[in-house]
Amino acid sequence: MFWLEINTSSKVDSLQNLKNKILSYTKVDEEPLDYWLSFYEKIELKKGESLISAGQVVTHFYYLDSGCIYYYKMQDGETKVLEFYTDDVFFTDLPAYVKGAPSRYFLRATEDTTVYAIKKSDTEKSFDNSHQLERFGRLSMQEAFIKSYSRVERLNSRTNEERYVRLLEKRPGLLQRVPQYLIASYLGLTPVGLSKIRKRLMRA
Amino acid sequence: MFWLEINTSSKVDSLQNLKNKILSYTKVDEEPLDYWLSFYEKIELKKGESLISAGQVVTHFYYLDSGCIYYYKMQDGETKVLEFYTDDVFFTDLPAYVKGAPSRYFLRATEDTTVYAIKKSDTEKSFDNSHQLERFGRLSMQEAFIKSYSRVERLNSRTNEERYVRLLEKRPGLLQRVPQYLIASYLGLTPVGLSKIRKRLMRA
DNA sequence: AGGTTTTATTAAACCAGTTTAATGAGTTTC
DNA sequence: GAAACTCATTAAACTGGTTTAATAAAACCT
Repeated sequence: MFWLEINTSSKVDSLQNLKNKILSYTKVDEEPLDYWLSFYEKIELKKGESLISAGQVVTHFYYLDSGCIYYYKMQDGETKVLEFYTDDVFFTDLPAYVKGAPSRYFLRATEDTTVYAIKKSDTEKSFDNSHQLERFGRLSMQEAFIKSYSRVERLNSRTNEERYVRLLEKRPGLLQRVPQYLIASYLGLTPVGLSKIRKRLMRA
Repeated sequence: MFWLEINTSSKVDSLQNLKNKILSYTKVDEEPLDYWLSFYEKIELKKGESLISAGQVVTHFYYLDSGCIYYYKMQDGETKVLEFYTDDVFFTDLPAYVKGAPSRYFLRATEDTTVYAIKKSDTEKSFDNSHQLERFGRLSMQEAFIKSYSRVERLNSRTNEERYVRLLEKRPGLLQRVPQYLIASYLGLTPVGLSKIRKRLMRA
């Protein structure tokens, strides 16, 4: 009983980041917000563990509370990294989540990571019940789209060297917590290629 | 008077594609849908005309009814194409639209083109008034995000040759209506590079 | 701590695309 | 219908990455 209370309050506590994140998009009243939050379950991943693997059906939308997860696929035996999710972002394998089809991707922790998960059916129920939550859904999707677009922009309008430098500036610390060959893949390079670029930059 | 009536009915007529497009996302009742549609104004562009130029504030969300528009930026005097919009899609310069900041991009017609435009303030009013429209907004944004993501995926996980072939398959006809150097830019190549790839493919 | 595994660097040969510049084909324009 | 543009191709020299393989350095066991 006592520990249950502790547990409950600690759950609310740990959902504080998520709560703030939601409210940063739009006003949501206490009631629908608590309703929404009540559906989340906490998932703790150890370094190297997977949240989603290719072939699985994706039934949840995730919030990354702490840690780091990379989104990748295997192609001809090679790892192709599409994105790194670090603190305080929403993510899932959206194509699979939306279509209900098996995923072609992996979501795996590069370090010990805590995420919160909400079932698709619960998000839909919540969106049905609350216009405010639906708006939150729209705005968070809009933000995701803009981020993804700026990725497209960088991908085909800068040199690899510029993109690497940019990544260092824009996400300092990422290189510290993620192995370099994953960064290389994210930039569309081989580890060897990235190493050469780094060497070039050292000299300059 | 007579022509006014004609004009009105022709407006409804020409908005039929747009109406169907909206309904393909989610159910929307007649009333909010007509309210939404009532805000649109038709814009006709001749080949080579611009809808948006860098420096302008972006106040509208667009629907492309017919024709083709390319979304690009100028960088060191070079045209960098980010996207081609062809029939039956929603588009705008979203980063500028959302932030209210001046655009860093251009939206220009590669051929005679008809778009319908709705003001940002009118979309916001509509979303406030109708949960159904808000949902349409969310789902259309979600679709845009997924499309953009598949673009990211292709951009850094295929060779240029594969990406060109893919583009031919996926958007047949695009090469016919758009000059090749814009396709090259879209693929992150120079016109010379694309020409070489085409030559290589001819032989094979 | 010592042995295994994982990750990063280097070297050398190679290749796909760039740059620059010239040519040629197709369109516009008056 | 000739002149002026625009666009696509070709060639040649170059460059920034790849591939493969070997080595070195860190991290991870037990």
